[in-house]
Amino acid sequence: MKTISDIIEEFILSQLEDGEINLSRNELANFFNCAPSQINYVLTTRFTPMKGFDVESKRGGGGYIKIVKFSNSNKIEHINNLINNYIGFKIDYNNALMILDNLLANKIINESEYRIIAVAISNKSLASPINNESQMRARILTNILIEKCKEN
Amino acid sequence: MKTISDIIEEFILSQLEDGEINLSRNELANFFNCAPSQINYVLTTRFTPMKGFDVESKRGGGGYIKIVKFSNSNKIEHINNLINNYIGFKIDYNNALMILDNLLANKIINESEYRIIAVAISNKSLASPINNESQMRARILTNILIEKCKEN
DNA sequence: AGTGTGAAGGTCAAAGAAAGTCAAACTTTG
DNA sequence: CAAAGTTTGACTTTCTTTGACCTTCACACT
Repeated sequence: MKTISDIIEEFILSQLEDGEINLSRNELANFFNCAPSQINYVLTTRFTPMKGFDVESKRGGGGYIKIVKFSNSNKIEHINNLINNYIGFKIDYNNALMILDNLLANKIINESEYRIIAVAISNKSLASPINNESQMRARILTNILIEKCKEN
Repeated sequence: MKTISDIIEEFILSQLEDGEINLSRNELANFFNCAPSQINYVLTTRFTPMKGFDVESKRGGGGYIKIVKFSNSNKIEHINNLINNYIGFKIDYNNALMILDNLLANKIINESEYRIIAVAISNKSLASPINNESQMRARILTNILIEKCKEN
């Protein structure tokens, strides 16, 4: 049985022809006669970065939801692998540098980006009284990698 | 949908070609059919010092609003200024984005670097049980900027 | 010089307009 | 039936718009 979520997903996909759409959450919800938050459900379950979608939005007057499809399945797989098998919930600085080396070798980042990321996840930047540097580092790295999936 | 604020912002930017304009708040408001205070809203949200704009004005008869876009050709000085006057010990995400806009406009970073840094200092990356996101953000940004000083 | 007046611009808070979150209730599926 | 997936709605957060009231300034008129 097709659920409303499936139908909304199909609709969005059909509108995504040119790789990108802009929509209004309220209008869509209205159109499909569902709760506005249902749209969020569809977006979070079906339009994730790992599936090749970038969703950005703005609240308030003139708010919107924008969905962009990108594709580069090799890169996405590679990144997925790094996130799941090498980064995880926490990672120390040296291992993180190895990941950066890997990204550089695979041309997913360049040298200037390497330096920026290395500084961002250094102990100096992340020093914290509750000793959660490794977790922060893992989160930052993971988010940067997810962001990198979006680049075509 | 573009808001009036967006349209006014664009208009001002388009008039700012030679780095400086003088305008009348009432005339502008009249032209765009909005409340005069809307102009102030646009100025305070989009033409901030962090983004590299200087707004000065005079009240009373013959009053005016002058907007100047300044860019410092000396990179190190420019960065120093940002660190000392606008980042400090802590900074929230939106203000940090304005600094990134500034850096982008001054070609100190490119768009890809912009995205990496924006993700690294997002609340999602920095979420912490002790609520020190703003401090971490300031530290990360500052360290990245210091690193940027080293580049040729 | 002092003062009154009208013409600017400034401030702030309330109302309005989206979107986001989260947990409880419900439905499907194995 | 239990687990997983879906739907809903109350509440929150963010951004924009508007209007009432405040401050400052140039100028004309004592």
